[in-house]
Amino acid sequence: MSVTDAENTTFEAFPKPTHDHSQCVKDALAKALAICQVRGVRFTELRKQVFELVCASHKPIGAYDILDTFQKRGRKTAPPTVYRALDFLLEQGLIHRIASLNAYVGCDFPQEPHRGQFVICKLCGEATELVSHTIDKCIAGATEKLNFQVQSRVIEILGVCSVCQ
Amino acid sequence: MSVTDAENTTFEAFPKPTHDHSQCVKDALAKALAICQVRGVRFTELRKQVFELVCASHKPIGAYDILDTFQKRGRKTAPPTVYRALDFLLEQGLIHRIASLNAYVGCDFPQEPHRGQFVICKLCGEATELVSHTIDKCIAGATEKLNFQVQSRVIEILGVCSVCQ
DNA sequence: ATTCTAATGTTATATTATAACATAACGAAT
DNA sequence: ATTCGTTATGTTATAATATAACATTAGAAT
Repeated sequence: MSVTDAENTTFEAFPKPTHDHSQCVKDALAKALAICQVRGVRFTELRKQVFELVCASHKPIGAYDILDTFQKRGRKTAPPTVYRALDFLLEQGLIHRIASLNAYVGCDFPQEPHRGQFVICKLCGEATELVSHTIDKCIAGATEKLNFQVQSRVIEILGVCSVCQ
Repeated sequence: MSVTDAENTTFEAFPKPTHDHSQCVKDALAKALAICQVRGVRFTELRKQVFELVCASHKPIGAYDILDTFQKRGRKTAPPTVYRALDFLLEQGLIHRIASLNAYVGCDFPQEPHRGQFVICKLCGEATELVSHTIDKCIAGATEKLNFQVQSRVIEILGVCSVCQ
Protein backbone atom coordinates (compact mmCIF):
# COMPACT_ATOMS: atom_id res chain seq x y z
CA MET A 1 0.00 0.00 0.00
CA SER A 2 1.26 3.44 -0.79
CA VAL A 3 1.65 6.14 1.83
CA THR A 4 2.01 9.92 1.61
CA ASP A 5 3.82 11.66 4.45
CA ALA A 6 3.93 15.19 5.84
CA GLU A 7 6.70 16.12 3.41
CA ASN A 8 4.53 15.02 0.53
CA THR A 9 6.55 11.94 -0.27
CA THR A 10 4.58 9.03 -1.64
CA PHE A 11 6.09 5.59 -1.23
CA GLU A 12 5.27 1.94 -0.91
CA ALA A 13 6.07 0.47 2.44
CA PHE A 14 9.07 -1.84 2.04
CA PRO A 15 7.49 -5.00 0.68
CA LYS A 16 7.22 -7.64 3.39
CA PRO A 17 8.40 -11.08 2.32
CA THR A 18 4.94 -12.34 3.27
CA HIS A 19 2.84 -10.00 1.16
CA ASP A 20 0.48 -11.43 -1.44
CA HIS A 21 2.56 -10.80 -4.48
CA SER A 22 0.19 -12.36 -6.98
CA GLN A 23 -2.10 -9.46 -6.24
CA CYS A 24 0.71 -6.98 -7.06
CA VAL A 25 1.20 -8.65 -10.42
CA LYS A 26 -2.50 -8.73 -11.16
CA ASP A 27 -2.88 -5.04 -10.33
CA ALA A 28 0.17 -4.06 -12.33
CA LEU A 29 -1.05 -5.99 -15.36
CA ALA A 30 -4.50 -4.46 -15.18
CA LYS A 31 -3.05 -0.95 -14.92
CA ALA A 32 -0.62 -1.55 -17.76
CA LEU A 33 -3.32 -2.91 -20.00
CA ALA A 34 -5.62 0.00 -19.29
CA ILE A 35 -2.86 2.55 -19.88
CA CYS A 36 -1.90 1.01 -23.20
CA GLN A 37 -5.52 0.92 -24.35
CA VAL A 38 -6.03 4.58 -23.51
CA ARG A 39 -2.85 5.52 -25.32
CA GLY A 40 -3.55 3.35 -28.32
CA VAL A 41 -0.28 1.45 -28.06
CA ARG A 42 -0.02 -2.31 -28.30
CA PHE A 43 0.53 -4.37 -25.19
CA THR A 44 1.58 -7.41 -27.19
CA GLU A 45 2.05 -10.91 -25.81
CA LEU A 46 5.84 -10.46 -25.80
CA ARG A 47 5.62 -7.15 -23.97
CA LYS A 48 3.15 -8.61 -21.52
CA GLN A 49 5.41 -11.55 -20.78
CA VAL A 50 8.45 -9.32 -20.26
CA PHE A 51 6.38 -7.05 -18.04
CA GLU A 52 5.21 -10.03 -16.01
CA LEU A 53 8.78 -11.16 -15.48
CA VAL A 54 9.87 -7.68 -14.39
CA CYS A 55 6.90 -7.54 -12.03
CA ALA A 56 7.44 -11.07 -10.79
CA SER A 57 9.17 -9.56 -7.77
CA HIS A 58 10.05 -6.16 -6.37
CA LYS A 59 13.72 -6.91 -7.01
CA PRO A 60 15.12 -5.23 -10.11
CA ILE A 61 15.81 -7.90 -12.72
CA GLY A 62 18.46 -7.96 -15.44
CA ALA A 63 17.69 -8.17 -19.15
CA TYR A 64 19.63 -11.40 -19.40
CA ASP A 65 17.68 -12.93 -16.53
CA ILE A 66 14.57 -12.33 -18.59
CA LEU A 67 16.31 -13.80 -21.62
CA ASP A 68 17.34 -16.90 -19.64
CA THR A 69 13.81 -17.42 -18.41
CA PHE A 70 12.44 -17.27 -21.93
CA GLN A 71 15.05 -19.74 -23.09
CA LYS A 72 14.39 -22.11 -20.20
CA ARG A 73 10.74 -22.03 -21.21
CA GLY A 74 11.83 -23.27 -24.61
CA ARG A 75 11.27 -19.99 -26.38
CA LYS A 76 14.20 -19.23 -28.66
CA THR A 77 14.93 -15.60 -27.85
CA ALA A 78 17.80 -13.22 -28.61
CA PRO A 79 18.81 -10.09 -26.66
CA PRO A 80 17.20 -7.52 -28.99
CA THR A 81 13.81 -9.10 -28.45
CA VAL A 82 14.06 -8.52 -24.72
CA TYR A 83 15.63 -5.08 -24.99
CA ARG A 84 12.98 -3.87 -27.38
CA ALA A 85 10.22 -4.96 -25.06
CA LEU A 86 12.02 -3.27 -22.15
CA ASP A 87 12.42 -0.09 -24.21
CA PHE A 88 8.71 -0.06 -24.93
CA LEU A 89 7.84 -0.52 -21.26
CA LEU A 90 10.29 2.22 -20.28
CA GLU A 91 8.84 4.61 -22.84
CA GLN A 92 5.34 3.97 -21.53
CA GLY A 93 6.55 4.48 -17.96
CA LEU A 94 5.45 0.98 -16.97
CA ILE A 95 8.90 0.06 -15.68
CA HIS A 96 12.02 1.92 -14.60
CA ARG A 97 15.68 1.20 -15.24
CA ILE A 98 17.99 1.11 -12.24
CA ALA A 99 21.26 2.49 -13.61
CA SER A 100 23.40 1.42 -10.67
CA LEU A 101 22.31 -2.20 -11.11
CA ASN A 102 21.75 -2.41 -14.87
CA ALA A 103 18.36 -3.79 -14.01
CA TYR A 104 14.67 -3.12 -14.45
CA VAL A 105 11.81 -2.87 -12.00
CA GLY A 106 8.07 -2.33 -12.26
CA CYS A 107 6.74 1.18 -11.77
CA ASP A 108 4.43 1.59 -8.80
CA PHE A 109 2.77 4.74 -10.13
CA PRO A 110 2.43 4.24 -13.89
CA GLN A 111 -0.67 6.41 -14.34
CA GLU A 112 1.18 9.67 -14.44
CA PRO A 113 4.61 10.38 -15.86
CA HIS A 114 7.22 11.02 -13.18
CA ARG A 115 10.88 10.60 -12.53
CA GLY A 116 11.65 7.57 -10.43
CA GLN A 117 13.36 7.71 -7.08
CA PHE A 118 14.44 4.38 -5.64
CA VAL A 119 15.44 2.90 -2.34
CA ILE A 120 17.11 -0.45 -2.88
CA CYS A 121 18.23 -3.05 -0.35
CA LYS A 122 21.63 -4.54 -1.11
CA LEU A 123 20.87 -7.62 0.97
CA CYS A 124 17.48 -8.82 -0.24
CA GLY A 125 17.51 -6.85 -3.49
CA GLU A 126 14.03 -5.42 -2.96
CA ALA A 127 13.40 -1.94 -4.36
CA THR A 128 10.86 0.61 -3.23
CA GLU A 129 9.86 3.60 -5.26
CA LEU A 130 9.50 7.10 -3.83
CA VAL A 131 7.76 10.06 -5.36
CA SER A 132 9.08 12.86 -3.18
CA HIS A 133 8.02 16.32 -4.21
CA THR A 134 10.44 17.67 -1.63
CA ILE A 135 13.35 16.04 -3.45
CA ASP A 136 11.90 17.32 -6.72
CA LYS A 137 11.74 20.88 -5.42
CA CYS A 138 15.17 20.72 -3.94
CA ILE A 139 16.71 19.57 -7.20
CA ALA A 140 14.69 22.16 -9.08
CA GLY A 141 16.11 24.82 -6.76
CA ALA A 142 19.69 23.76 -7.32
CA THR A 143 19.35 23.43 -11.08
CA GLU A 144 17.56 26.76 -11.46
CA LYS A 145 20.51 28.47 -9.84
CA LEU A 146 22.73 26.84 -12.44
CA ASN A 147 20.26 27.79 -15.17
CA PHE A 148 20.14 24.12 -16.10
CA GLN A 149 17.25 22.52 -18.04
CA VAL A 150 16.50 19.13 -16.48
CA GLN A 151 15.59 16.31 -18.88
CA SER A 152 15.96 13.22 -16.76
CA ARG A 153 17.25 12.12 -13.41
CA VAL A 154 18.68 9.11 -11.70
CA ILE A 155 18.05 8.87 -7.96
CA GLU A 156 18.97 5.57 -6.39
CA ILE A 157 19.54 5.09 -2.69
CA LEU A 158 21.28 1.87 -1.74
CA GLY A 159 21.54 0.30 1.69
CA VAL A 160 19.79 -2.12 4.04
CA CYS A 161 16.01 -2.26 4.31
CA SER A 162 13.95 -2.56 7.47
CA VAL A 163 13.29 -6.25 6.89
CA CYS A 164 16.97 -7.18 6.51
CA GLN A 165 18.37 -5.28 9.49
CA MET B 1 35.07 28.48 -8.29
CA SER B 2 32.71 26.91 -5.83
CA VAL B 3 29.64 28.65 -4.50
CA THR B 4 27.38 28.00 -1.51
CA ASP B 5 23.80 29.19 -1.73
CA ALA B 6 21.06 30.04 0.74
CA GLU B 7 19.92 26.43 0.80
CA ASN B 8 23.42 25.34 1.73
CA THR B 9 24.19 23.77 -1.61
CA THR B 10 27.81 23.95 -2.66
CA PHE B 11 28.53 23.72 -6.35
CA GLU B 12 30.94 24.69 -9.05
CA ALA B 13 29.57 27.14 -11.56
CA PHE B 14 29.07 25.28 -14.84
CA PRO B 15 32.58 25.26 -16.30
CA LYS B 16 32.91 27.83 -19.06
CA PRO B 17 34.58 26.55 -22.22
CA THR B 18 37.12 29.34 -21.78
CA HIS B 19 38.24 28.61 -18.25
CA ASP B 20 41.90 27.88 -17.57
CA HIS B 21 41.65 24.14 -17.27
CA SER B 22 45.34 23.49 -16.74
CA GLN B 23 44.88 25.15 -13.38
CA CYS B 24 42.03 22.74 -12.53
CA VAL B 25 44.28 19.81 -13.27
CA LYS B 26 47.18 21.25 -11.29
CA ASP B 27 44.96 21.87 -8.29
CA ALA B 28 43.37 18.45 -8.48
CA LEU B 29 46.75 16.74 -8.67
CA ALA B 30 48.12 18.69 -5.74
CA LYS B 31 45.06 17.86 -3.63
CA ALA B 32 45.18 14.20 -4.60
CA LEU B 33 48.87 13.92 -3.80
CA ALA B 34 48.42 15.57 -0.42
CA ILE B 35 45.44 13.36 0.44
CA CYS B 36 47.31 10.18 -0.43
CA GLN B 37 50.32 11.25 1.59
CA VAL B 38 48.20 11.96 4.65
CA ARG B 39 46.46 8.61 4.31
CA GLY B 40 49.64 6.67 3.66
CA VAL B 41 48.38 5.23 0.38
CA ARG B 42 50.44 5.16 -2.79
CA PHE B 43 49.68 7.60 -5.58
CA THR B 44 51.67 5.56 -8.09
CA GLU B 45 52.62 6.70 -11.57
CA LEU B 46 49.83 4.58 -13.11
CA ARG B 47 47.22 5.98 -10.73
CA LYS B 48 48.48 9.48 -11.34
CA GLN B 49 48.24 9.07 -15.10
CA VAL B 50 44.71 7.65 -14.90
CA PHE B 51 43.74 10.47 -12.57
CA GLU B 52 45.17 13.04 -14.97
CA LEU B 53 43.16 11.58 -17.83
CA VAL B 54 39.96 11.63 -15.78
CA CYS B 55 40.68 15.23 -14.79
CA ALA B 56 41.69 16.23 -18.31
CA SER B 57 38.18 17.66 -18.69
CA HIS B 58 35.00 18.07 -16.71
CA LYS B 59 33.29 15.57 -18.99
CA PRO B 60 32.96 12.11 -17.48
CA ILE B 61 35.29 9.74 -19.35
CA GLY B 62 34.90 6.02 -20.03
CA ALA B 63 37.36 3.39 -18.87
CA TYR B 64 37.98 2.35 -22.45
CA ASP B 65 38.73 5.93 -23.46
CA ILE B 66 41.50 5.87 -20.88
CA LEU B 67 42.64 2.51 -22.18
CA ASP B 68 42.72 3.82 -25.76
CA THR B 69 44.76 6.83 -24.75
CA PHE B 70 47.33 4.65 -23.03
CA GLN B 71 47.54 2.42 -26.07
CA LYS B 72 47.90 5.36 -28.44
CA ARG B 73 50.77 6.52 -26.27
CA GLY B 74 52.43 3.18 -26.95
CA ARG B 75 51.82 1.79 -23.50
CA LYS B 76 50.60 -1.79 -23.74
CA THR B 77 47.66 -1.78 -21.34
CA ALA B 78 44.78 -4.16 -20.64
CA PRO B 79 41.40 -3.32 -19.07
CA PRO B 80 42.17 -4.56 -15.54
CA THR B 81 45.05 -2.11 -15.27
CA VAL B 82 42.72 0.80 -15.89
CA TYR B 83 39.88 -0.54 -13.77
CA ARG B 84 42.18 -1.16 -10.82
CA ALA B 85 43.46 2.37 -10.93
CA LEU B 86 39.89 3.67 -11.20
CA ASP B 87 38.87 1.51 -8.24
CA PHE B 88 41.67 2.95 -6.17
CA LEU B 89 40.71 6.52 -7.07
CA LEU B 90 37.05 5.78 -6.29
CA GLU B 91 37.96 4.28 -2.92
CA GLN B 92 39.99 7.35 -2.04
CA GLY B 93 37.16 9.61 -3.15
CA LEU B 94 39.34 11.32 -5.75
CA ILE B 95 36.91 10.53 -8.55
CA HIS B 96 33.25 9.56 -8.85
CA ARG B 97 31.53 7.07 -11.12
CA ILE B 98 28.55 8.27 -13.14
CA ALA B 99 26.30 5.22 -13.28
CA SER B 100 24.02 6.54 -16.00
CA LEU B 101 26.98 7.05 -18.34
CA ASN B 102 29.33 4.25 -17.27
CA ALA B 103 31.94 6.96 -16.91
CA TYR B 104 34.23 8.59 -14.39
CA VAL B 105 34.79 12.19 -13.39
CA GLY B 106 37.12 13.99 -11.01
CA CYS B 107 35.79 14.89 -7.57
CA ASP B 108 35.62 18.61 -6.87
CA PHE B 109 35.63 18.20 -3.09
CA PRO B 110 38.00 15.31 -2.36
CA GLN B 111 39.09 16.49 1.08
CA GLU B 112 36.08 15.16 2.90
CA PRO B 113 34.09 12.04 2.16
CA HIS B 114 30.68 12.78 0.69
CA ARG B 115 28.14 11.31 -1.65
CA GLY B 116 28.29 12.82 -5.09
CA GLN B 117 25.41 14.64 -6.72
CA PHE B 118 25.83 15.48 -10.36
CA VAL B 119 24.35 17.76 -12.95
CA ILE B 120 25.39 16.63 -16.42
CA CYS B 121 24.85 18.29 -19.79
CA LYS B 122 23.79 15.88 -22.52
CA LEU B 123 24.99 18.24 -25.23
CA CYS B 124 28.51 19.21 -24.21
CA GLY B 125 29.01 16.37 -21.75
CA GLU B 126 30.25 18.65 -18.96
CA ALA B 127 29.42 17.60 -15.41
CA THR B 128 29.12 19.74 -12.32
CA GLU B 129 29.13 18.39 -8.82
CA LEU B 130 26.70 19.52 -6.15
CA VAL B 131 26.95 19.01 -2.42
CA SER B 132 23.43 19.89 -1.35
CA HIS B 133 22.71 19.38 2.30
CA THR B 134 19.07 20.06 1.54
CA ILE B 135 18.95 17.05 -0.78
CA ASP B 136 20.84 15.06 1.85
CA LYS B 137 18.30 15.96 4.53
CA CYS B 138 15.39 15.28 2.28
CA ILE B 139 16.64 11.81 1.44
CA ALA B 140 17.47 11.18 5.08
CA GLY B 141 13.89 12.12 5.97
CA ALA B 142 12.39 9.72 3.45
CA THR B 143 14.68 6.83 4.33
CA GLU B 144 14.18 7.27 8.08
CA LYS B 145 10.46 6.83 7.60
CA LEU B 146 11.19 3.57 5.83
CA ASN B 147 13.67 2.63 8.57
CA PHE B 148 16.26 2.18 5.83
CA GLN B 149 20.03 2.34 6.45
CA VAL B 150 21.64 4.28 3.61
CA GLN B 151 25.00 3.01 2.37
CA SER B 152 25.45 4.79 -0.93
CA ARG B 153 23.51 6.92 -3.35
CA VAL B 154 23.39 7.74 -7.00
CA ILE B 155 22.08 11.20 -7.85
CA GLU B 156 22.53 12.24 -11.46
CA ILE B 157 20.58 15.02 -13.11
CA LEU B 158 20.74 15.08 -16.89
CA GLY B 159 19.76 17.89 -19.23
CA VAL B 160 21.10 20.98 -20.94
CA CYS B 161 23.56 23.33 -19.26
CA SER B 162 23.52 27.13 -19.31
CA VAL B 163 26.32 27.27 -21.86
CA CYS B 164 24.58 24.97 -24.36
CA GLN B 165 21.11 26.51 -24.27
C1' DA C 1 69.57 -9.22 1.63
C1' DT C 2 65.27 -11.38 2.66
C1' DT C 3 60.68 -11.54 2.99
C1' DC C 4 56.11 -10.06 2.82
C1' DT C 5 52.66 -7.36 0.72
C1' DA C 6 50.76 -4.38 -2.51
C1' DA C 7 50.68 -3.16 -7.30
C1' DT C 8 50.75 -4.24 -11.96
C1' DG C 9 50.85 -7.37 -16.02
C1' DT C 10 48.54 -10.87 -18.78
C1' DT C 11 45.10 -13.90 -20.68
C1' DA C 12 40.72 -15.09 -20.92
C1' DT C 13 36.00 -14.40 -20.36
C1' DA C 14 31.64 -12.52 -18.31
C1' DT C 15 28.02 -9.12 -18.62
C1' DT C 16 25.24 -5.64 -20.73
C1' DA C 17 23.61 -3.58 -24.91
C1' DT C 18 23.02 -2.35 -29.87
C1' DA C 19 23.51 -2.38 -35.14
C1' DA C 20 21.76 -4.07 -39.25
C1' DC C 21 18.92 -6.49 -41.91
C1' DA C 22 15.02 -10.14 -42.64
C1' DT C 23 10.44 -11.66 -41.73
C1' DA C 24 5.92 -11.55 -39.79
C1' DA C 25 1.81 -9.53 -37.86
C1' DC C 26 -1.40 -5.92 -37.70
C1' DG C 27 -4.47 -2.05 -39.07
C1' DA C 28 -6.32 1.03 -42.45
C1' DA C 29 -8.09 1.90 -46.89
C1' DT C 30 -9.79 0.43 -50.75
C1' DA D 1 -10.73 -9.81 -48.49
C1' DT D 2 -6.87 -7.93 -50.57
C1' DT D 3 -3.33 -4.67 -50.82
C1' DC D 4 -0.33 -1.66 -48.69
C1' DG D 5 2.16 0.63 -45.28
C1' DT D 6 3.62 0.43 -40.60
C1' DT D 7 4.90 -1.62 -36.44
C1' DA D 8 6.67 -5.56 -34.10
C1' DT D 9 9.55 -9.41 -33.86
C1' DG D 10 13.24 -12.65 -35.43
C1' DT D 11 18.11 -13.39 -36.45
C1' DT D 12 23.01 -12.81 -36.73
C1' DA D 13 26.73 -10.47 -35.47
C1' DT D 14 29.27 -7.42 -32.72
C1' DA D 15 30.09 -3.39 -29.60
C1' DA D 16 30.86 -1.65 -24.99
C1' DT D 17 31.69 -2.30 -20.18
C1' DA D 18 33.70 -5.01 -16.54
C1' DT D 19 35.89 -8.86 -13.89
C1' DA D 20 38.17 -13.55 -12.73
C1' DA D 21 42.30 -15.87 -12.16
C1' DC D 22 46.88 -16.35 -12.07
C1' DA D 23 51.86 -14.54 -13.00
C1' DT D 24 55.25 -11.10 -12.23
C1' DT D 25 57.28 -6.99 -10.40
C1' DA D 26 58.20 -3.32 -7.27
C1' DG D 27 58.12 -1.30 -2.52
C1' DA D 28 58.34 -1.35 2.38
C1' DA D 29 59.65 -3.43 6.57
C1' DT D 30 62.55 -6.10 8.97
